Amino acid sequence: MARKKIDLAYITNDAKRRATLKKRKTGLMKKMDEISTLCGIEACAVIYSPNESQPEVWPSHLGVQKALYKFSRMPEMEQSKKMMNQESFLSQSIMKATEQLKKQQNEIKKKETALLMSQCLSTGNLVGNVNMVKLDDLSFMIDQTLKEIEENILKTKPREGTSTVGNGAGVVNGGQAIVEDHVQGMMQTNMDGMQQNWSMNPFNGGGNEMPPFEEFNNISNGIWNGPYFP
Amino acid sequence: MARKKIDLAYITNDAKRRATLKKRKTGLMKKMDEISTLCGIEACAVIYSPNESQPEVWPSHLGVQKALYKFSRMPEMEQSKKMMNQESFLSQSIMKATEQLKKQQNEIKKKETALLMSQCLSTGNLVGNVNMVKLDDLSFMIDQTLKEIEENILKTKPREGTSTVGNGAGVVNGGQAIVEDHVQGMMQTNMDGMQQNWSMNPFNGGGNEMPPFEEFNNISNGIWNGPYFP
DNA sequence: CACACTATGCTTAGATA
DNA sequence: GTATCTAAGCATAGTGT
Repeated sequence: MARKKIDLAYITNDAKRRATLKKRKTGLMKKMDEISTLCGIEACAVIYSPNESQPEVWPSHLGVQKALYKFSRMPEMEQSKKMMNQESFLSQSIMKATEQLKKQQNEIKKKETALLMSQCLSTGNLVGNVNMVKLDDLSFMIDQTLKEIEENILKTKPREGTSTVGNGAGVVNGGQAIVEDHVQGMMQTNMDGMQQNWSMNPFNGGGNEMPPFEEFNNISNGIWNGPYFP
Repeated sequence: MARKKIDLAYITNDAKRRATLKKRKTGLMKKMDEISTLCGIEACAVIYSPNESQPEVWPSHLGVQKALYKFSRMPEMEQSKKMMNQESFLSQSIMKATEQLKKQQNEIKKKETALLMSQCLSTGNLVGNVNMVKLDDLSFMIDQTLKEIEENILKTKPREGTSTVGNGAGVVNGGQAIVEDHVQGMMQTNMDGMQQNWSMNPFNGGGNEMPPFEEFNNISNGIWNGPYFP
């Protein structure tokens, strides 16, 4: 992990693979040592290397025997109960990676939308390629922004009563609007200024074909990408 | 490893220690995954945690069992070849002591059985507290003795043909008799003279309870104590 | 082959929610 | 207790000897 991030797959280059094995084996043994020292636990590891009749073991032959004996004595059912096996480890990794991806996507969307909004505000028009999904995001962001503004106002003037922002515009639905409502709101608000390609708009009445289900519903990699930014 | 380098010693703070264990366990599992993927090797790890009946294992229950099996199959000498630490020294000592113990036990048994046999021969009866294990030893010794006698006879009279000893007694089964056969033989031979406490004899038809598994199978300290004396 | 070096990327201690 | 974040410290891929 230096100079370059290697990808997690079998290293075909023999010399490289052996070098990696050696380095990482050392690293692992060190970690085993550390965890058992720091946490005072029993643990063991066995690593077989090609062309070695003997596996590398930690903490010792006896230690391994002890740990493995203890393990082998357990009833089968109990054994697999709390186990972190390869599969659950993998699925956990995937879950985490998916979460990460989702977050990053959201960050990007947030920035895109913010840019779109600022452009919209300064030009008074929608610029560039704006599809329904983007429009919905924009609507959501506007709602959010308005809500924040409203809250700030309430904080400033505590006894003023109800909201003074957004009601006239028809954009805010109490912050609880669902997707269709957002779009509806946007359409009502900006109908005049819309000269862009709205081929994706299902409300457009046009004979244009629909985008694929997932795209239309803003889903990729099984992740729902609808409004969510904090 | 952030903010501060911790020193490598048991973490006394409970919460901290558990948190560390959890984090590092995850890290270790990941490393195990990586090394086996990158280098295409077989490996396993077992980590016991306090208050957890189950250890975490990698890569799976089966994987650990496999590694365990492979490890346990190695000749003891090979196993300790590449290890030069306290524990391997200890395990070697234990091995030696176990061997010693086994031999001594065998010697004692041999003497006891010889005594029993001579008593049996002189009184024509079984004397003292004779359980099935002792009976089996006795049977084995008789077989051995008869075989020796037979061999001596054959050596003395090389052209005599078949054995002349033991056939009438029904005790010898060609020296290949298994446990039940030994006992059976003894029973047939001495049925008349048996007045002793045979509460342990499962063939006794009585309602007596069986001895514990290990005792019944003549195992102690994990050592099988069945007939063996040279 | 086995080292030593070092820039990167990964792990994780501590803090925070 | 769990989850997340962050920066400090560590592991290590690539390289050179």
